[in-house]
Amino acid sequence: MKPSLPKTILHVDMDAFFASVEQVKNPALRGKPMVVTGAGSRTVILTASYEARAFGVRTGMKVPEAFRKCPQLIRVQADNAAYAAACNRIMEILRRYTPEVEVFSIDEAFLDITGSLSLFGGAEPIGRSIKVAIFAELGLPCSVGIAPNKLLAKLASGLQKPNGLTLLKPDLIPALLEELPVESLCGIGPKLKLKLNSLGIHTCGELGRTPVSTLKAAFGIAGERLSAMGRGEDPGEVVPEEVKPDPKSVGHSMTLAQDVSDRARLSVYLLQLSEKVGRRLRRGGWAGRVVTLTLRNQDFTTHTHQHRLPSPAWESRKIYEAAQALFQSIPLHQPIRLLGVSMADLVPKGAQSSLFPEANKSERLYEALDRVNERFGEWTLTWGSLMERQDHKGVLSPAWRPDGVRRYL
DNA sequence: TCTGGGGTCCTAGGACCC
DNA sequence: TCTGGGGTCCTAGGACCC
Repeated sequence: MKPSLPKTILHVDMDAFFASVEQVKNPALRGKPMVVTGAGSRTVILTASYEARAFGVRTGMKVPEAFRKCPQLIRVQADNAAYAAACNRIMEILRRYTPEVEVFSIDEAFLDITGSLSLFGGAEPIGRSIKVAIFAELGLPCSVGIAPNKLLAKLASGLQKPNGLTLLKPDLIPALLEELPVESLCGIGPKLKLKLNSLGIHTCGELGRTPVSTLKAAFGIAGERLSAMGRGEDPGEVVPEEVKPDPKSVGHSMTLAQDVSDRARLSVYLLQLSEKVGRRLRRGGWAGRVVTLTLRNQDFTTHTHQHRLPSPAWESRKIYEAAQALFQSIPLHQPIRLLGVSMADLVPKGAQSSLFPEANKSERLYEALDRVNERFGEWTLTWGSLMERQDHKGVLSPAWRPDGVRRYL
């Protein structure tokens, strides 16, 4: 292995991103405790403004709980298209500083600025300039962390939120890690924290000093990685979009407005989910071989069921038939809370044979359908005859209306 | 009004094959 | 009849991230 030269990695993390976008859209929300939630009745808090966080409102919290903590809370429904548009503009700004930009999520990115330091006068000037540009052009605050690797850059961006800029100088890192709780590191969640704590390991300093053999005995191959993390080491590269690996799976799931026991009604949702998955596969030019059905029961227990298709599929109809076959093979012991359909083991759609006239005909039909739906809105055209057959009792959930299912992809 | 939705990666048992 | 061992595929579950 060749020794890697010291790098300078910068992590940008937008502050309360969804909430901040809403406060830009609607200035009346500025300075107020507000949250962004999903559309359904059983949604959770997606993002809380810092004013709401002061009341203890947190991401992932149930809506009633949030209102108990902050009765004057303002609730806004998520506008995914607006967040995606803002994200695109932010990433464009970041690419002015280096092409080495990794979009980590809708509101986070890593930049390898090693090669840009001299051009822009150093790491801190780059960090400041990014913050100024994003705020000037979008009105959105962010926090920036700068460190020798991704693990530490991400840690750094979280140290002085909101609107922070944190530079971790290499010589100060050991002292910082010494007292830092292990769960502060990205990758150590609640379960790992518990298990580490049970071994007497509470801080990164302790983790880094624990013999690798001990960690391997407890965590298997993750032991090496954990040991390195404890010392603040991370060999991970910044991976720009163009070299990002192909997706491994594409799926959709939905928590129903109420728990449902009726198989016919559930089948309608399965069809809807299969169509969404199929459309995304076609849009991306993928076909998938493994169909996974997810069922969450009333008591929140969740089970998955898979089936491997004889050949890769991208047709909503084939996805639906496989999901439906899995569904019919499973006894329902409780009302169902959530349904999900996903496709994995993806291959490029073009890789399949189109030697068969039937396949070409099917392809043209789906192309036409997708075109109409993209032009006139989702669910303008769908499988009417199938719908009637599946749901002849005429009990259509409110979720079947176009507005109820339209989602930004 | 009890607990969203999109993913990736790892583990582990059993089937199956040589 | 007291039953190897390795490799791979299939399937289900779970940890973790935003």
